[in-house]
Amino acid sequence: MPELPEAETIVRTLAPRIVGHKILEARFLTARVSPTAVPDLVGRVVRRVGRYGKQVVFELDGGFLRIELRMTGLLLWRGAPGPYTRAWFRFAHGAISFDDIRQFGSVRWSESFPDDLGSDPREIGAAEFTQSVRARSRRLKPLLLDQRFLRGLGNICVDEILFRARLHPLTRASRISASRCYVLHEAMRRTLEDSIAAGGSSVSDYVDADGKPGRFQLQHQVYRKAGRPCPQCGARIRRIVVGQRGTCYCPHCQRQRS
DNA sequence: TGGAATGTTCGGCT
DNA sequence: AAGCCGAACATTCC
Repeated sequence: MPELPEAETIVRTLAPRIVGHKILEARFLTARVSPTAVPDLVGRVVRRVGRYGKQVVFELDGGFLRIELRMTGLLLWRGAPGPYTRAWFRFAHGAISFDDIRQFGSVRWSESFPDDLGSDPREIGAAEFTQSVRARSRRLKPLLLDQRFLRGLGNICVDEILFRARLHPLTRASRISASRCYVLHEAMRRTLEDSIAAGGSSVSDYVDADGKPGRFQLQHQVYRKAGRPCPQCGARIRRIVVGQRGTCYCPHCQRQRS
């Protein structure tokens, strides 16, 4: 499930391979993968590879290719086209295949760099973060997952961040003190930093552009750990459903306060 | 066999 | 307007 750390890892493994190189062939193998019109890409040079939230963005001559990986999307360097390859970009020295078993992902074209989502969680400052969190009445978990609020956090990141900050996922954002918001901000930054340093989390089948899995799942404290002892206090990790999302937390370390 | 689980976004409802 | 909830997507697992 590529979230911000996985998208960041893909960008870092892919950029040195393709920046400055010309696309010689572009194929879209299903109609679903490109729901909006994409112009002819052949002959365009990749100027930059970046990330926008969980999306991987290729800056080409004349526009931007936004690749949304969703649940099962992968970008593989030199990946031979397989049964799940939905798009294919060939260069002189190799190729990228966009593989996506469940076909929730997409490749979209836009003429400008995207700006339709919230702040990047690694860039937002503590003061601005605190102010915007406390202005909302929603529960913390759905708020942090809302890409219009912050771009890039997914279910894994949020469960791990809330555990690190010792905050219950159902806590109302408006009821958190400013000092606890600062703690949450720091937990968010450190969790993302640690996850990126580990190359992201490989649950299900995530691998980077070189086919290498991430290692952050080895450091998960609560995500998918229901029934197991909390690494801090030994209490049983609990699983609840919040906004239709499986949510794991420690009922002792993360006490509900509202 | 079929129903639940999976993560994310979107549309509709309150 | 903000927030909540169900639908939809495709596949695997039990």
